[in-house]
Amino acid sequence: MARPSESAGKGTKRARAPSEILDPACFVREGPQKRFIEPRLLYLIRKEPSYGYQLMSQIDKLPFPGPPPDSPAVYRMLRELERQGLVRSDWQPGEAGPSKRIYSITPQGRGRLALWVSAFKERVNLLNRFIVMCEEK
Amino acid sequence: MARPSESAGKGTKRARAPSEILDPACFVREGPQKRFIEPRLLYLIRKEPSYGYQLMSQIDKLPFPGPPPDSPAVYRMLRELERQGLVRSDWQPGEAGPSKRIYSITPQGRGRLALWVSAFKERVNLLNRFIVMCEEK
DNA sequence: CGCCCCTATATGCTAATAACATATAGATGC
DNA sequence: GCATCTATATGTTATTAGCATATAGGGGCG
Repeated sequence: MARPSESAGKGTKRARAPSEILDPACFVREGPQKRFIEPRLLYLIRKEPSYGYQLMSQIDKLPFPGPPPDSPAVYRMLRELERQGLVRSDWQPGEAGPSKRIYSITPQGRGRLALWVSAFKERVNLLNRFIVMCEEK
Repeated sequence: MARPSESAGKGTKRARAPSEILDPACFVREGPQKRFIEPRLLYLIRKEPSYGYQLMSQIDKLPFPGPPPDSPAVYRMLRELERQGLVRSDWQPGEAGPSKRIYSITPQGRGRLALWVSAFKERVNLLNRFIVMCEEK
């Protein structure tokens, strides 16, 4: 059952402490990343306040691995970002058409994006090391 | 409903052709990547034939983003790789303890790993571009 | 022996995520 | 009226992630 531990001090019952990975208090966590919609939205909103419908097309044009996210995911993430205080929103009546909910970034949002960026740098480092290992020999 | 298409020639009913993303015929696809267990196992098995229990600890030591995969995921992926003809397996009776199923790589497996490596290079490129954009200004 | 631990492989199950479908609504063109 | 575009949002299903458990050979030890 136990993982073939190199140095397993005292193989208790588990392979690893349950879910530090999914710890909701750990922002910019490892493991599944919700398609990295959070950092992309934070980047776009920091650059310039925007709203869901527009962010949808803006996010499509960003350089980023993987398929572009669907609109429900974008809208839900925007509400989640606001709930966390990373962005704020204000309704702006539409000149022609329905009202827009304009999002702008908060200081906390800037801080979170900085965390993401350093996490990405680490990812790139690790990936590069793996690539090199695959190519040598 | 439609995505705010820049150049939408003729906005039909969908945001995007349904699931080229999850197309099971598309190896090294975009979208969820099953924790990239496949390329890591292919790399390790190519380096030297090995078996599940040992691969578990070997995979932990590889440079790679994210948490190390759990053993059920490793065993399942090994059987899947064999089913796809990317590796082959032979039982080796254990000198002391249970028998091991030894995996070795096939030419197809080497080819698949090469695909992964070029996909990773592209990922790194995109991530680097995103990082730079976040840092300028 | 009976029990625990390590090696070794494998299946089962639940929670979280991804992907897609649908709902609502203001405005414009025909 | 009806289709279409803008705009936001909820609902539902399929897939993935993470963890628990099952099975089994062998060694050490009281």
